Amino acid sequence: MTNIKDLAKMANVSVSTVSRVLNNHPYVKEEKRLAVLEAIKKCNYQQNINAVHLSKGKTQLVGVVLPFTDLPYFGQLLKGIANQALEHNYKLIIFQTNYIESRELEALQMLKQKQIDSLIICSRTCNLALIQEYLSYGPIVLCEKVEDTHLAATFVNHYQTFMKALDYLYEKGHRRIGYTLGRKTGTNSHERQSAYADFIKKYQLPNNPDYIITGCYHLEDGSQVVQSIQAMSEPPSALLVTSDQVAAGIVAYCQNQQIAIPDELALIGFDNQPIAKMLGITTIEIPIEEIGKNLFLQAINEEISSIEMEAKLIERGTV
Amino acid sequence: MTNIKDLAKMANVSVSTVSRVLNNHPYVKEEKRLAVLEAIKKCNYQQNINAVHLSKGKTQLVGVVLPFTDLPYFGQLLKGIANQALEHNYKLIIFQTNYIESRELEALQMLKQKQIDSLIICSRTCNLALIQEYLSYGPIVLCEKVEDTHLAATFVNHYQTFMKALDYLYEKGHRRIGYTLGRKTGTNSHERQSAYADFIKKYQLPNNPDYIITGCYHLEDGSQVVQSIQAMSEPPSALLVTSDQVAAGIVAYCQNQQIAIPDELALIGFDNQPIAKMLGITTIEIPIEEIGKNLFLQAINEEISSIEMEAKLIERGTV
DNA sequence: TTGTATGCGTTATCAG
DNA sequence: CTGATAACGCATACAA
Repeated sequence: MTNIKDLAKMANVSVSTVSRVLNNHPYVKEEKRLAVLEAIKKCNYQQNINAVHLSKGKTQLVGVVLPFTDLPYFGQLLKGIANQALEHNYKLIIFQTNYIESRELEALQMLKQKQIDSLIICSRTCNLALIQEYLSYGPIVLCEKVEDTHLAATFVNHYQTFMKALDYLYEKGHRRIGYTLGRKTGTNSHERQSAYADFIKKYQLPNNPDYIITGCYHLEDGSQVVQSIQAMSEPPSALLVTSDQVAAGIVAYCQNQQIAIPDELALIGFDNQPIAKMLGITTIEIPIEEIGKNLFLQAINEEISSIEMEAKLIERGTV
Repeated sequence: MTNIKDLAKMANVSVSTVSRVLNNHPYVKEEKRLAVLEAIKKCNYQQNINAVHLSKGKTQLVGVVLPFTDLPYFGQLLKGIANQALEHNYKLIIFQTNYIESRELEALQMLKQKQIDSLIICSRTCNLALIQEYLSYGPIVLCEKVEDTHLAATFVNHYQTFMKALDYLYEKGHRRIGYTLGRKTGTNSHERQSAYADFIKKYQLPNNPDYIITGCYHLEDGSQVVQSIQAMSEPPSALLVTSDQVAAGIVAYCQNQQIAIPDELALIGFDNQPIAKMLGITTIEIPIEEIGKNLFLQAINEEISSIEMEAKLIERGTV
């Protein structure tokens, strides 16, 4: 592999000069610049970027931690991040964690090792305190509401959003309302749970723990949800479903089972994904790509900020 | 940042010894090893991985070129790749190209620059000859049938698969058969086109160019497809849809429009995604994750191989 | 079993 | 405008 030293020899200049033309620095006589350029052409030269990274102490690489790459939600989030990365001349390195903590730690390590300049954690399972320990090695940005002012974040106020949706269902006459979650843990889930708790307290509704159905990520999970509420003596009349994918699965399964929506079961999905529009599912729109965009911008910015995004109820036919 | 030099001083050994304990080399006296280990703990030392990369000339990084991250097909493919990467202690760097050639070139450049050890191209728009020029810088593996024996690849025989599906529809009595594609270009699309051409020749069916509908990637594209065939004087009675997403969109739109499936329009999807199962769509199963797995293994192996994967017709209710 | 010296390919400082 | 030379942090051949 030819390096700048070789180029320098070929062009009869010093390595510094070669480096200068490589980096478009001023103060290089046109004549020498051309000589270097010619040498570059001649031997099909290419920078060794690792050397650049070592020398500069930066990699133009941003890490992205996300549990699954095959969930539409994260696919869209990644898209938003990737588009900005492209625009700002950064590359992305992906940590698919499956919510295994050690994999998140690996990402944190990479930050410390300077393989990445900053880290975006789309969803985490590890402790917040642990993350803070790594803050000194580079910006870390989260996708959840966080109190610590040292941590950047872009998020949706899930408490408020959930409460709005619940109120909406209440106004429509529903008194037995259940909801589905992905994980039981995680900030967003906790916010939703506490919104629900406050909601049933507010209206003095009975607290039925069966109404909380967890582990709902995929389309396929929809049938399970329906089956489990069918098994209840007093099934909910409405469901808040925190993923349009799952909501779609529910709609399809109900069609199969001749369960009338919304008459027998009302539904509000989340995200406003294409599938929700297609199936006419009432949903809460989350600006996912926009969130991704913000996450990236926060990752490469010095100032740490906290951005709250708006979610919007889209009324369609399932309530 | 403390480096091995500092550690050496602290532990009263040489940098080589430090390096040895860091890399678990034998021939280090336990006493010194412990001294080094203590120094590491003491100053919270972390390797600068860029230096390792530069020194070794390897990065344990594999590049993945893919057009979109938000299409389920690529999400699943990425999942298959990512799981293997994890297992083999590699990291992935993602190039989302939107089928823009310059972005593919960037990935190729990274290979040349030694930022990545090898490159997986899930779908390309650039010339094959161009790719070959970069072969000397590291393994490149494709996800399409390729003649060049210098290029590794895992792929589905789309000609054969398409032909089988067409024959199946023919046996079911269909004579006016159309199909949808993502892009018009690309090896896979070409194979399908030539299968179709041979098919209509074989059975002496009329060649209706309107029956080829391109630009179909997403769920939402389903309605367009139906609208366009509704506008035809002689619409196809069956459609081969190269994405279950689009097929699902078609099914949903047809339900809306009271178009009976399969009586008025028969459908075969592709990939056997969850949504196909959910909606009872007859489809061609593609082992996407398995393909991803192979792609990765080929990327880190020296020998270049070519792996053909089997696709399988799953009969459900849309034919 | 250990240490010295050198290389990896750049960038950056500083003197000219 | 140009060129030495010292970082950057680690791995490793070779000598001891």
